[in-house]
Amino acid sequence: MRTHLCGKLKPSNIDETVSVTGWVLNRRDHGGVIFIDLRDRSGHVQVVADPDHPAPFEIADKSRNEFVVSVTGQVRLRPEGTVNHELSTGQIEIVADRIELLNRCEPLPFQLDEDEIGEATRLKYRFLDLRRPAMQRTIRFRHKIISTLRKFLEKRDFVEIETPVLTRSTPEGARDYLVPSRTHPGAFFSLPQSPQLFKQLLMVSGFERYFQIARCFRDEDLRADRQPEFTQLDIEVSFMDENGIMQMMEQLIRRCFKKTLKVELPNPLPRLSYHEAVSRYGTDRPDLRIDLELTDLTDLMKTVEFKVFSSPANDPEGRIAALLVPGGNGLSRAQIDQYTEFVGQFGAKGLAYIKVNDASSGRDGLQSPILKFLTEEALDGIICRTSAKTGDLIFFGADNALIVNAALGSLRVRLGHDLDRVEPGWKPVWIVDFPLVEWNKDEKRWQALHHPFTSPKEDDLSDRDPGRMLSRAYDMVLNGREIGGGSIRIHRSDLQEKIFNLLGIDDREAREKFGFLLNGLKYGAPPHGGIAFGIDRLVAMMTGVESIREVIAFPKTQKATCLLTEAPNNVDAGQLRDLGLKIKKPGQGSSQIRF
RNA sequence: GGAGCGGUAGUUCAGUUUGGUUAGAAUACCGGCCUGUCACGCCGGGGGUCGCGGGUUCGAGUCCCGUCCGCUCCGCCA
Repeated sequence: MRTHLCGKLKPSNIDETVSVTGWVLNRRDHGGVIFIDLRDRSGHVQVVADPDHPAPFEIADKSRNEFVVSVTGQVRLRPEGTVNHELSTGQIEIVADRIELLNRCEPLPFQLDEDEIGEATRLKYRFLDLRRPAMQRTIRFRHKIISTLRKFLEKRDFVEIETPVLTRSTPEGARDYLVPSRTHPGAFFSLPQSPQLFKQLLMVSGFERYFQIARCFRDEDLRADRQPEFTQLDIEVSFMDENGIMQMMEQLIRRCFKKTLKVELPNPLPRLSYHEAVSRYGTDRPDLRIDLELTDLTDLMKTVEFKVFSSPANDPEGRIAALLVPGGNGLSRAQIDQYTEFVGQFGAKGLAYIKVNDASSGRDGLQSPILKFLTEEALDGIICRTSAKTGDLIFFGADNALIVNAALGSLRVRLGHDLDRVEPGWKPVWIVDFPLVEWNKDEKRWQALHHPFTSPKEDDLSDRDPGRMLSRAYDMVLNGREIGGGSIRIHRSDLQEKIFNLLGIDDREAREKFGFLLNGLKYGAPPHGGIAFGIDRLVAMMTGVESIREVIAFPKTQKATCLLTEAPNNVDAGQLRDLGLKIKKPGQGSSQIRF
């Protein structure tokens, strides 16, 4: 007798006596026999049993719940006319000799074959949710991705090294999760936002090809694509420049798509400068499946009478851009109002538009509330530069450049979906030539765009406008989402010091925060760089799910709690005493701890 | 911190606009019948703190205020 997986049984197994184990998916009585659909991870098989023989048949209840049984019996072909071709084993059935009940099952909190269960219920009973075929597929797909990544890297001599989870807080970027400890009252470990500093030190150590499937933590608000703990493929290599790293990494991603989805990504991946991306798409992570583009009009509008346009046009931080919507002439007033409300979210004060009823008859062929404010010359310029044709519509953004880019960039994506202009498939692109720093208005200082260890393109920082300097950073963007980002790092402590100076981090602060890295760089640190890919986002995109929660076995809610374990929870006074902590203001009826 | 949507049987939802008898449906659960079914079918039954608290009213699932929870977005965060 052989033990089989339910779904792996085939007509070639006919007459064999087999043993299968699995969950009872469904149960029916008919023709004096009992039919059981048995399911395991490989699929279904139908079991036929005589209710009297061989008896102790405890699956007796008609309930649809998931008893666990082991069935021994003979495989046979189904009688004529009863074949169900939808199931992999639909042509055969097992005639049970013996059915052993391995475990009972309480009535289920929800039906496992139902599609639209509320997410809160699913998360509370995640162990059952994960039993559903759809979840089995995505979680197993995730494993396949990770396995493919590992194999690729191992084949190229990468070494997987674990870095500490209890580490030092380096307040820069996101808020840290802090961990108190009994042995150090008043002091805190921090959970890593990324293994950045450790992987650079591993380069100093001579592990010139490192990777890690690393858990990272950030105590910031959640989104559909952001969890407080997430997984990234963390990579760092020595003696390779940005071209070498980008080539190898796009090969890695191509391999992933080929292996799991049988999709060929372009080779090489296209590249786009940060400047061009922002100028044409309003964002540094453009969705290139959508063919709409922004057109810059700032220079054209400097001299118009219309204050709404001329004022940002003459502001060095302002921008005026147009978004041409081919065939958009048919958009209704109500739709335009909706889009106006939409861009309002991003700070836009309005959404001017021009409908092109006839591109050949100048002003008379146009229709817009702002027409009267614009000269013939300005209108001609707009039509000419946007290449607007009869039947098109042009939206305008005029404001601070950040607002214009956010508003029109998001509107571009929204319109792409609403007007069905999203090309199917995958559009990856590298974004390169990032600015090294950006001006932080509130704190009145330069701030690293990537992080303070990113190498500038030029070593010589003297006499240069920091805002115009470029970095050796690169982001991989796929269908409008950033899936990975990295850079060549600074490997000389003198250059690192200059960058800290630029960022307004003095020697003492630098030593205090990053002393161990700076120290390491002094001892023959090789030129190095790396990248990190967001595994959750990548898998979510590849499986086509809306939220990364769908590809994380035990995710957290938007309030960063776990509905399954009810974490975080209050702890007892003794534990707090050990840690030297006092709760100042207990949450009212909630389980949050506030320091 | 802000904006929006939602919360009604175990589950998925209708009912809320316009307050009015005993809050419904499907599914799940329990009982019976049928019997080569496979989302089996048929008959019957049990099951509700309408998220919670307060208010208006003769009367609140429905209106008002507050609050908690889930989701989406802005801020925040690579």
